[in-house]
Amino acid sequence: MEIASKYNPRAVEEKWYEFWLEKKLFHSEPDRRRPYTVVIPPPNVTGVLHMGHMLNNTIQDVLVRRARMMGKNACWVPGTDHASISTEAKVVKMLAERGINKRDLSRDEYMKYAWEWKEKYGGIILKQLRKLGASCDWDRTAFTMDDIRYESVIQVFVDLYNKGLIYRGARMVNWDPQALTAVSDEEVIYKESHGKLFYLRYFVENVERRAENGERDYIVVATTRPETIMGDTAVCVHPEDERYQWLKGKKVVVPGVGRVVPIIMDEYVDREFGTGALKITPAHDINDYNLGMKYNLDSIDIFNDNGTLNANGGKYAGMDRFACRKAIMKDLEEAGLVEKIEDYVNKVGHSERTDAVIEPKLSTQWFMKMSDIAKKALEVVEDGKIKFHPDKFRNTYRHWLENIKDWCISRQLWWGHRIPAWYLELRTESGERRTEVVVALNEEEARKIAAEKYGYTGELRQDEDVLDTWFSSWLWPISLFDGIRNPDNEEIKYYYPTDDLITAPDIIFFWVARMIMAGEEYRGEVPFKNVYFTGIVRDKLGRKMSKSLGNSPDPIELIEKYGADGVRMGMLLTAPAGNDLPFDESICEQGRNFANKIWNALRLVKGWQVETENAERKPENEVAVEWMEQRMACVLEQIEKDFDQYRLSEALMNTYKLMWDDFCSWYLEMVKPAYGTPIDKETYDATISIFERLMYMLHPFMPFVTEEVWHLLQEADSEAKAEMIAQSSIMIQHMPSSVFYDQRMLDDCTMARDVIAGVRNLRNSRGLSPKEQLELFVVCGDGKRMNSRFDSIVKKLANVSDIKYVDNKVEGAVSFMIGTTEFFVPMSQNVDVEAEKKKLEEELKYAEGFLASVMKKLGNEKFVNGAPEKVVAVERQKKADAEQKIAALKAQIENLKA
RNA sequence: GGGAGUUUAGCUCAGCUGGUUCAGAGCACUUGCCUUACAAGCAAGGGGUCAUUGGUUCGAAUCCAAUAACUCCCACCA
Repeated sequence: MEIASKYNPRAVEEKWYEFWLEKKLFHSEPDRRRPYTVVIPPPNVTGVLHMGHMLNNTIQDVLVRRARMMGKNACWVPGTDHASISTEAKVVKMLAERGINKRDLSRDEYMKYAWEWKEKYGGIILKQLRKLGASCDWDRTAFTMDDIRYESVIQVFVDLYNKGLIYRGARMVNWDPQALTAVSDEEVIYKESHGKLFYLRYFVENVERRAENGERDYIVVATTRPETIMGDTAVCVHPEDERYQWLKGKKVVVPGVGRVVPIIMDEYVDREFGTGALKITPAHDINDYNLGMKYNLDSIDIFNDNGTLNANGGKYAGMDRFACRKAIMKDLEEAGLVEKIEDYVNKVGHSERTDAVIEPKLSTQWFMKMSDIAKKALEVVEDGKIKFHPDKFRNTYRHWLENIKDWCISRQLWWGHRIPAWYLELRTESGERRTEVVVALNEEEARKIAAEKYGYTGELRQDEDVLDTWFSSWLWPISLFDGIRNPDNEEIKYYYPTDDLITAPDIIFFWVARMIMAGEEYRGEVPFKNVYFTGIVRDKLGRKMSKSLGNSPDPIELIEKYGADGVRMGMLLTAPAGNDLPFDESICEQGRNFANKIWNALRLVKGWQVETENAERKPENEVAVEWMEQRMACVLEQIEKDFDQYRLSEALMNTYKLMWDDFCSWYLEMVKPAYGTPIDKETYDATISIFERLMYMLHPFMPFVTEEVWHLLQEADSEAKAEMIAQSSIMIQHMPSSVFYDQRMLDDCTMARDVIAGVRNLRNSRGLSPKEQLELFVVCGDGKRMNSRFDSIVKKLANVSDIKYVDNKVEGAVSFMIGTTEFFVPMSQNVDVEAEKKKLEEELKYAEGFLASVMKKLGNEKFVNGAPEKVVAVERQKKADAEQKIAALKAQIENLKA
């Protein structure tokens, strides 16, 4: 068979992905097997695949493929998230490019464009996932705004409203002046920024008096936001601040504005900060708002929704808030009302989605009560019903839930789930107008309720706002199986709770915590059993990958360059759970090289001539097969442990070493027939079987190359069989599991490997050709010795013509030791006596030092009496071994002198 | 301001309840090899005061305390 010497992933990957799809191997239906369910963290429809997705989805695919091969009914459900704010931003931009202003469109018209956009671009990311090899059940692809998910969201809103968990109220919210919507606390990112601290003079009200008394006649207030002075309605100082006692009960004039506001005294003020005096703008700062409520202050809103000043801004009306800051400062300075300006570093809230500076703003929004539901969500993690990997995230989770605030769930956008609330105008008997709200699944229902409750039959006006995107994502593990609308359907009963959730730690509050809440509320059960938190993909300098830095490689290009298998392996190798991974393209090279290594092992094996008749089995082959089987069992046990602990990178590394070192470097070299000679059938079959199982073990990590190699490994002696193989897939084979293994056999082989390395080292350091045959003498100590079963292997791999077991050292030979066993190799050429001596003396020195430390321990009565018997025995053995070794080394040195 | 975590080889990380020669792995590095599977490779090799300082112990990379540096989360004092 002609096989290219380099593995070419491109052709192979596309072929097999198509094949898997065609055979519907990713599809799952409930059956009698145990389910294994994973729901994808739905990427935003606006997104394109980035390295974070690559990591996240590779991990999911590994777990899913492994579960599938372990006989479970694996179901990985894909889908996308409508991402209201970012999608709205994209759509508005697209409209602008076409010369359309969103404001000129009706809601329906706008939605038509938005859906159009979604249909065109929304599927890109899922298509890209296929290149990675993701084994999602594409038939189940969902969208947070498709019918089932939409209705589920509405139903949940109505339900929670009826339970009294959702309410509407005027609160201080985080306002995004660019997206023109409120956002939740979690969507505000605080960034350090270099600004100024402005010290402004607020003169006391009565101008005449200040001159008379010669008293200090103004108070200096420090602020970072002078533009908000238009909204000042008080100045606050600490009640015990001696500097300001004279101001008690007085009023001051807001500089440049002329408004007279009271001095209030409250312990909230930090006397140490600035001047110890604080201007109060209840409409534009959360703390000021609270003080305003406490002291019943006026609240003057000076901003429009887009961040420009409104009519309350007087001469600055219409100006942007930041432009206004400059203008106002200029005016105040001219008026002599500025004491000083200092540089100041503080943290400013930015919108997660648009990066606009958040404006605290008083507005009426919908909220969800969190305290009760949070308690339950905390419990299930605390008592281990849900496990976090790594466990440290439990702390973060607990802390958030214990300090949780109500969730602002309304957004002033169109793209999303429209809030199912309808308003009606009532006129009371006294002729006053009153607005009431009814919440219902649809307008018809709302009408009914309005009629029953208020006897109202007039026009209803639906709330214009939509729900926070996360208000749909939090239902994802349930709504994907239609478990909200049809809580008793077969699918939800079978697939829920899901098994593992793989996600990034930065959405632990947005998403993970809330899914747990929804699970408790709507299923009375956890939504998943394990949460695997991936790290954040960074560049090799440790920076987050971002568009603006341009430090993020394009995953698709990487796949084209290194193959999907190569990229998957690169990602996994450096990504223990919860650790950030400094990504460097070169690690994909390691993956690509590995795929090539596997490929070449295949070339070797398939190139062998197989002897079917009167085959005599070489002794080394029998031992080799036996050893490799033991070795596999041993490593399998380790890999199973690794998976139990979600240590995927360890599992991969162990599989990698098993394949490359044990199988390729050792096993294949052991059984490889000499050039031009055949291999016996028994050994050949065993080799194929081992190779196959290695492919099973690797398949979850490297699905493509393993599928290809597995197919090529199969022997077809008939056309029917060939057809059967062609139609089959590695995906549905059984993952081998660990079995009992003989540790002594493994140790014996390790010894043999050491001996081989010893001989090779000897050649290497003395410049002997590997082709020159040597003789090997083994001086049998009484303790550990070489198991002669491995002799033929040692002969073959070390190119030794004969191994002789002798009692005494051999003259004119160079030597090395393994443990306490001495090995001698006679040299045809002259031995460099001085060099040998030096080497031996160094070894001797080390052994003596080692002995000294052991003696010290054993000389310590407390150790001998205090330590466990076993440990002392080990030390005694060490002592004996060291003594023996020292004696042997000394003898060798003597020998050289003579 | 509060909390969590990290610190082991040039890099990225293992090292479970202290005790087998425990100081490890992969990559990188050095040397020698184009040996008919693979130079995307083979063979051999070098490399670390386990952040620092104390303590507990017969014994500490491992447990405790303090210190330092870094990372992240939460809070948001104008």
